[in-house]
Amino acid sequence: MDTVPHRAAADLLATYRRDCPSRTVVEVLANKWSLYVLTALRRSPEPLRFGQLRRLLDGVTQKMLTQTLRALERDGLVTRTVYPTVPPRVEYSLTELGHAAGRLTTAVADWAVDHAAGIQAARAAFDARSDEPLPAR
Amino acid sequence: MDTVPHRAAADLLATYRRDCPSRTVVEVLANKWSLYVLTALRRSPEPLRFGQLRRLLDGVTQKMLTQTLRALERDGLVTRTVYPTVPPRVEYSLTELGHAAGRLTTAVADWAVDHAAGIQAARAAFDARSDEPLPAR
DNA sequence: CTGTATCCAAGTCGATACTG
DNA sequence: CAGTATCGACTTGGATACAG
Repeated sequence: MDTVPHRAAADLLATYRRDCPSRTVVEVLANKWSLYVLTALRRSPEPLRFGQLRRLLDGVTQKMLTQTLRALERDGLVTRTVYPTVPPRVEYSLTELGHAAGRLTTAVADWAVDHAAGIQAARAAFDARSDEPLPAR
Repeated sequence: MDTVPHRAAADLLATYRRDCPSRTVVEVLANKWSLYVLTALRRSPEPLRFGQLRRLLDGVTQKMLTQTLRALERDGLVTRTVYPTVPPRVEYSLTELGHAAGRLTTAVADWAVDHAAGIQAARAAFDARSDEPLPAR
């Protein structure tokens, strides 16, 4: 028995296979709006309404937000609660699973903020190098 | 002075703004092939050649792999080393920054594997619900 | 307010052919 | 082997209009 948290080599390889079930999960998570929705919901102490999310996530369109929320709901990461009032009120919150996923996306978002400046510098340097491929000597 | 690792509320909101520099970082990371390339390189004890990556990442095309590697190299996450042999040999490895990013993507990939079954079940349940929206009573 | 339904532009991606 | 170039199918995403 192996109680060490190492993954078997075979499992590691299977991860990258086209038919590995995790692929479909990655395709939902590895998406800009999914990442931001999960992160925003996780940071919020209470559920967020559709309009709140739309205003919060600068640049998201109604269509993409709806699409993203549906996909997350379908995967059991987000709960959609409709209050039969008029006008309608719809709240989104994370399931337990979604909360765990949100922890990962929040880590990515935080990391991006922390290293944005350095990466922008690397980008500028790379682009400068490309413009002048033959340094004088 | 606040030494607590909490982010200021203003910073949190800025995260979602269209012009926040972190947006460009997220757009590179929140991508299926970026995630897999970083994860594969991080799991490998030694640099990987272009062809190794292509064979490992089932379904990636030459074009997408090149594109992804260039983007990661531009951002300073990946180092590209060309050996002037014939035939040419090109190796890719992670920079220190890329290694840190790879830790995050590996976490996502692992999480996806661990929860793929549950998410597939949630999906099936959701789809079944959609097919039969009016449960008999 | 919270969506759904279109239409259309722009980008993604894959297949193929070719180069150093 | 490791790319670059190109074309075309397909998908994504945005704008707009409209509905419950």
